[in-house]
Formats: sequence, C-alpha cells, structure tokens
Amino acid sequence: MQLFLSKFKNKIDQKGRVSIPSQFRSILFQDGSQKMFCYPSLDAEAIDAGGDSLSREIYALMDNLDPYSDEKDFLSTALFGLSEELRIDSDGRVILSDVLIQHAQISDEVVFVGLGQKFQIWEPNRFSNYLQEAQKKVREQRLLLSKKNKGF
Amino acid sequence: MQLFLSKFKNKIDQKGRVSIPSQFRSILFQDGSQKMFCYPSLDAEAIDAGGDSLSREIYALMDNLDPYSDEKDFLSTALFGLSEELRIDSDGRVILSDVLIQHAQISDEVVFVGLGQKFQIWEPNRFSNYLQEAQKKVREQRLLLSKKNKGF
DNA sequence: GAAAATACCATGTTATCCCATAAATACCCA
DNA sequence: TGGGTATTTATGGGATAACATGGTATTTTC
Repeated sequence: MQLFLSKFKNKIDQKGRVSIPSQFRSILFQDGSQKMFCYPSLDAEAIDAGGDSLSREIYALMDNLDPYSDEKDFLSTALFGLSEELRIDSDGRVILSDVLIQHAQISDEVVFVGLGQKFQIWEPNRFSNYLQEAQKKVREQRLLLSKKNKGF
Repeated sequence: MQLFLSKFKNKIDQKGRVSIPSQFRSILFQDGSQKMFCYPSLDAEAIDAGGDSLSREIYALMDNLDPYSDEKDFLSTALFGLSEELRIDSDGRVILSDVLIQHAQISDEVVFVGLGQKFQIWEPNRFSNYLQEAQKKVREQRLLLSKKNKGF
C-alpha cells in the first residue's frame, strides 16, 4: 500500500483552486476515483484528507454504531455533515469549501503534510508552529525516557 | 453506494420553492424517481429527507414491529402520517409543506446537511447550535472511539 | 373564476474545462 | 558524465457549462 509522505507547499489562486501534489494525487487516483475525501480535523486547525480508503474507514466506523442512538446522530452530523468529496479537476486541482478554509484559517497558501494513511492541509505558519511544538514535546519525552532508559 | 455528504445553504423564494443541492439531487435521481421522501425528524427540530432507499428502510422498519403493538401504531402515525413525497420540479426545486416548515421553524433560508444514508433540512441558526452541541459530544467521546479505532 | 401548482424562461454567479507558460524533473544519447 | 531535449508539474487566464434563484406564463384544482 502506498503512503502519503513528505510535505508540499502550494498556492491558492484567485478562483480558489489548489494543485494537489502529484505524489498525493497519484495515490488518490489509484482506486479510480477522481475525488479527494476531506473534513475538518477533530484535533487540529487543519483539514484531514485522503482517498477511498479513508472514506471507507469512516463509513465503517459509522456502520458500527446503533442506528437510532444519539451517539450516531451527533457523529453523523459532525462527520458526514462537515465532510466533502471534492472533485479533482483535469489539472489535478480542487476547490476547498468555505467551511474547510475557515476551520484551517487558510488564506492564499497551504502545506500538504503526509501522515501515512491520510494527509493534512495546513495554513503554512500554523503548521510550522505546530511542528515546533511537536518537536519540543518529542524532545521532552526523550529526556524523560532517557532518564528511565539510558542509552536511548 | 453514494452517500449524502457536506452541507449547503439555500434560499426559499416567495413561492416557497427551494433548490435541492445538485449533489443531493443527483443521488435522489439515481433510483429514477423525481421525488424527495421526507418527514419531521423524530428527535430534532429538522426535516429528515432522502430517496427511495430511505423510504424502503422505513417500510422495513415498520414491518419488523409487532402488528398490534402500541409501538407500531405510534410509529406509523409519527412517520407515515407525517411523511411526504415531494415532487422535484424541472429546475430541481421542491415546495416544503406547512407541517414540515412549522416543525423545523423555517423562514426563508435552510441548510441541507448530509448524514450518509439520508440528509436533514434545518433552519440555519438552529443547525449551527445543534452542530456545536454535536461537536462537543463527539469530542467528549473521541477518546473512547480512538481506543477502538486507532488512527482516526 | 381564483388560488395554487407547474412549466418555462432569464440572469448573475460560480464551477469546470481547455489551453498557455514557466519551472522543475526525468530522459536520452553522444 | 555531461548537455541538451522531452515530460511533468504548478499556476494563470479565457471560454464554457452548471447552478441557484428570480420572474412570467400556463395549467390544474376546487
């Protein structure tokens, strides 16, 4: 299975179009669909995105819930209601919806960040801040770990 | 199978007509019918709507109930008595009935919210309140979910 | 005959398609 | 290996089609 790796910075033009990095695009196209599945990330000011495997994962998650429970109602509203299957045009571009743009505070540039099974779309500055924090946390954890397990 | 995804805000004109979002419309048209099946949502101030698959699902649900139970009487009144099959006109619009409009407290604008198998029609402000509540509940439950479904 | 429902038409906005360009990358052959 | 040529890629712009929405005309219904 192909994984989404590395990061790419692309521009949003006046019509709101962004090129999907070709590496990511070719993974999306593998299952034949011309769609990019995406939704506002639950834990970050970013957009979560992926192909058919991601959407199938979410559909399967929903299927496991009791059809007439409050839990299912809330989750389907928050997930299905805010998810989109953006059509990828003939040049490999998509138009992000207002909901997504607002959630991720995007203006005229974005970074695509590979996360393996899926990828995220960030406003560049927000992402570098997030990355710094993440790296800091990793360093702190390593210190803790190294006290318990020297040699790591 | 095609699912109802994302949300769309549309206007109601003086004649009471609303455009069904084209993405939803094309799913409705898949089974050939020019109808939108709908009824007042049982647990929300919204309209539940969908195509043939939704109406079939409701029929099946009723079939499974004890024929002479209070439960069946109650449900058939609540669902069949108030459900409608609205005709979709040549421009892709429907006219919501007074019963539906009153139940959802709709005035001159609505949001169509995809829920997978079906979708809902809300008065915009009411929906954003409900969405906030839903997102809060999802976040609260997310830890539980993430233990069962890693990676999501 | 009046009111409502339906068909039909018009418009502005937006998305989609198609093509052009420049930069970057891959390719090839001496 | 080097140097040049072809492809791919990101990005911009113009032309076209689709869509939501408003309006008018025609039909239906009671």
